[in-house]
Amino acid sequence: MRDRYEPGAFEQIWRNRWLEHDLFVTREDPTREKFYGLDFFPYPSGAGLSVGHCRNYIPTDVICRAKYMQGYNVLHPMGFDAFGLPAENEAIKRKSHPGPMIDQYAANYQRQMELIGISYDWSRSFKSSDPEYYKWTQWIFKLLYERGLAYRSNAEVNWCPKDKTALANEEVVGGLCERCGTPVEKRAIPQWFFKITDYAQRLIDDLDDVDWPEGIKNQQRNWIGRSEGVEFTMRVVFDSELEVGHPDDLVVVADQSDPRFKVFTTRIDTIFGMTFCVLAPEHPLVATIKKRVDNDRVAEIEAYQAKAKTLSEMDRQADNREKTGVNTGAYAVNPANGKRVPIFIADYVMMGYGTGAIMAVPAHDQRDFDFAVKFGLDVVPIYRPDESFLKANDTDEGTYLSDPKAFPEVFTTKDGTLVNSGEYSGMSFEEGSAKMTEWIVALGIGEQKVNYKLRDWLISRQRYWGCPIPVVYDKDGNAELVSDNLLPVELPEVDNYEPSDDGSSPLSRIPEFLNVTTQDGMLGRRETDTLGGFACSSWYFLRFADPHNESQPWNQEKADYWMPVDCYVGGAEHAVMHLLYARFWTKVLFDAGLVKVKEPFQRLMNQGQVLGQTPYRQPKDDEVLGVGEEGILLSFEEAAQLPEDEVTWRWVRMSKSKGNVVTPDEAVANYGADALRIYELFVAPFEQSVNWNNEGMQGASRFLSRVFRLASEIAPKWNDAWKLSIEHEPADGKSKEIRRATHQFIRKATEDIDRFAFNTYISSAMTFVNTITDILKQVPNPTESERLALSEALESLIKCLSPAAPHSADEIWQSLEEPGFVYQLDWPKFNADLAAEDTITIAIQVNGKLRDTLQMPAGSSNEDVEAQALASDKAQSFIDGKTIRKVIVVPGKLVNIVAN
RNA sequence: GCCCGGGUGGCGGAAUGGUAGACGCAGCGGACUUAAAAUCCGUUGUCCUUAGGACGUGCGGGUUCGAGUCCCGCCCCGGGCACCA
Repeated sequence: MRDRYEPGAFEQIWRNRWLEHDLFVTREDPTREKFYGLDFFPYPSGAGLSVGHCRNYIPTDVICRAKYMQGYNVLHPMGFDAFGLPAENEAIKRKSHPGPMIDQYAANYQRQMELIGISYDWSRSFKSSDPEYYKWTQWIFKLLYERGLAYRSNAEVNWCPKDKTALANEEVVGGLCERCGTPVEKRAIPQWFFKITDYAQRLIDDLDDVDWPEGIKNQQRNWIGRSEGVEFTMRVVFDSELEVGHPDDLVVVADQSDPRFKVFTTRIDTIFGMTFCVLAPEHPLVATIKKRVDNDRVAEIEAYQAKAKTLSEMDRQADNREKTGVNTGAYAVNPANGKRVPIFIADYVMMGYGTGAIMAVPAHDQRDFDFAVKFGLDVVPIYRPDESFLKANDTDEGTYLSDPKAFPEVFTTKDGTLVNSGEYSGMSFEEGSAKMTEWIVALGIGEQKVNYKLRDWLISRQRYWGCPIPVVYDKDGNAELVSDNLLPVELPEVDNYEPSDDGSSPLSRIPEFLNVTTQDGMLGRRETDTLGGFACSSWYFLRFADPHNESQPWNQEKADYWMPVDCYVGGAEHAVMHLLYARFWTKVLFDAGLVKVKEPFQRLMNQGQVLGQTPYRQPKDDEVLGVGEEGILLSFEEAAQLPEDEVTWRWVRMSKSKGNVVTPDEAVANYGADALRIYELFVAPFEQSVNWNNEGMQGASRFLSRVFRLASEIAPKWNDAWKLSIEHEPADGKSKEIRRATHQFIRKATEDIDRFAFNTYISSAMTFVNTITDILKQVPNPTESERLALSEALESLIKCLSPAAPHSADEIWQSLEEPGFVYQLDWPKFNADLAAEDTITIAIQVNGKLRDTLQMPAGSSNEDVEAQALASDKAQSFIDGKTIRKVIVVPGKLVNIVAN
């Protein structure tokens, strides 16, 4: 029998056998419970997998293998998110076609996943670009449309000039394209949207029912951005309507046709402090205002509107940007006190949120304050600030109230008392806002309202490589769904599919695709935009339940059986995109009665990133660093040539572009698949990022060698029928120690795998191997009882380690001349009595400091323990000359003697 | 600015309010070897000359018989959001 870990000699053999025996084909035994373990749907990049990707797949594999051995039916599938921009961009760069290219890349991914021994059921695999799959993506699109959740609109959208397509809000980060970093432009193009905003509240509420990291839940809540407030209407008046000579008079010429506008505020309590209003430059009321103010104003307004339109998202969001705006010359009437206040347009108010208009309260809002200072507007305080504000600004109430503009800090908290607020003066925030809300609702000009930052999901892309949208337009441009029997609308094979700058899809240049007949036989035109990749990945987890169904997206019974995903594992970077979209689709499908779950992913886990050491240097004089760059990236060759002090090494996420990738191919070739698996599990807690180093794999490999050596030493004493007689042999001396270590290990391994504590799972295996190795040295000629205990120890080690090191487990199992695969054996059960220690070390503290330890039989009485502790010479030397005030005994742990 | 994470030996990390540093890496000493690698045995928080002791989980307070762990106030690092009314 092999006495060391020699992966080259057996790992590939076992992988082949697993495949030959269809070991990982999903078991659907109705008498068993199910477990659905899933990894995020990967886009198969041409660079292949790095050891960073493996950090996702290995832990899920451990869970799934352990669950299978624990008796569950396990669904552990893998497929590929093949449609979308990354694939298409890569194909364009390589002047190839994305279809065959992605097949090749996916095959490479599969090869690498098999290389590291992941137990996927490949018979269920598919790509989102398979017509058999996207037929049903289109079917679900239709479902959304029929339920009023898909619509076409000519809204201003985020356009990436490099990718030449519109992007969803979630794909724009800080005004840049999330994928390529190009500044995003505004363009008005007719686009398809999904009405995810209808589900905003449910998407918040149901987060309470899933077992996800709090951070991710929070990110989703923030992204959805619920805020409660009041929406109310204000009248607009113009100079011409005011009685001449009484410019500030409250008497306004009655005019029922006064234009009105609505504002949304979360601080209705500050309404008496409103000194102006602001409309977004795109607000429809501006057109009305332009008709009623003089020409100079109109020119100014239009100039500002034009400027706002050309301003990129980047510029508009720039840090600490000075406020800009234009006075429209119109006034709003504050319903609280009847005062008229000027209406401005300014780009710090956005059309897309709330009503696109605000009441401005400069005394208690930083943005409004900045604007008021810049434009010389009144700042009327309506809160007496609390003590801490006055103290921080070294002032008193009177000084503040007489001139709040003189203070650099704006009082924005809710900890003051209302003043200058008519009958509400003297009230707190809580009381004031409640009463004012009541009043404004009673007046009939406003209502309580909830707003969400979440926008509808822009889903059309002006690109070739995506799922075609199953819509046809008649000659009048009316949309009509493609009927089910004509699905899928197949993506045509073409040679030239490059995107264009004009916002049209490449499909619009293919007459055979474009021209169709409508359902009534008239000439029609196909929708030529395709669905963004996130649509395809919003339901794939359902398809895995029934992947080859030709007549339905899934058989309902099967989906009901397997859903929800019990454990979903992937990177935290998808916190708001994929996870929000998939939840939305699941809820829609739930509403349509097609699935039984409201949430698709019961438990979510995010693995930490793997960072590779990456060389950088300082920029030279003529070099400019891009946004967020910390230096000029070097290749490893360049770094080797530069003097040491000119190179800065940083830990950066592994990526092809950084040149810092370690592939599983290299790792397996140099150290072995099981060593890679053990190392990735052991190196750090699952969620934490890791600085990669190859020496760690050396350690993992050494550990596996110790496992083989231990197994080879036990092998001659191996008794595979140990289970039958072990309970009849008295466990004493060494055999008791062996059994104790065994059952402690089984317990730790079982619990740690369940709680994703893979690092301590592996360390407990190391401790166990060390312990048994030590004991084995002490029993060169083991008794029958010891032989049985050693056999139990070895079998438990093989089984409990097999999810982490499956090749080695099978290799050792076979060397013991045992049949079958470890994967098909039952997971051992731990026995708490056997795991219990019979001698316990008690710590003796004096005044909380450790002074001595004590060996006591387990279960000793508190009195005995206390008496022994007080008898300790070492403890006594610290008590000497003091009076014992108290003795605290923690059973099985310690004794603390309090003396002074 | 706001919302999450996180600060423990030379390094990765372990520790239901109860003996801080499990397990591993690296280091050091030794065995084996002509030698090296591999492997094995021992050792390794800091300080005090040792027995032994003092100090030690980012900083400052607090609660407790007892705090890495709980509470209050900071500092630093990582991530997310951000003119959202």
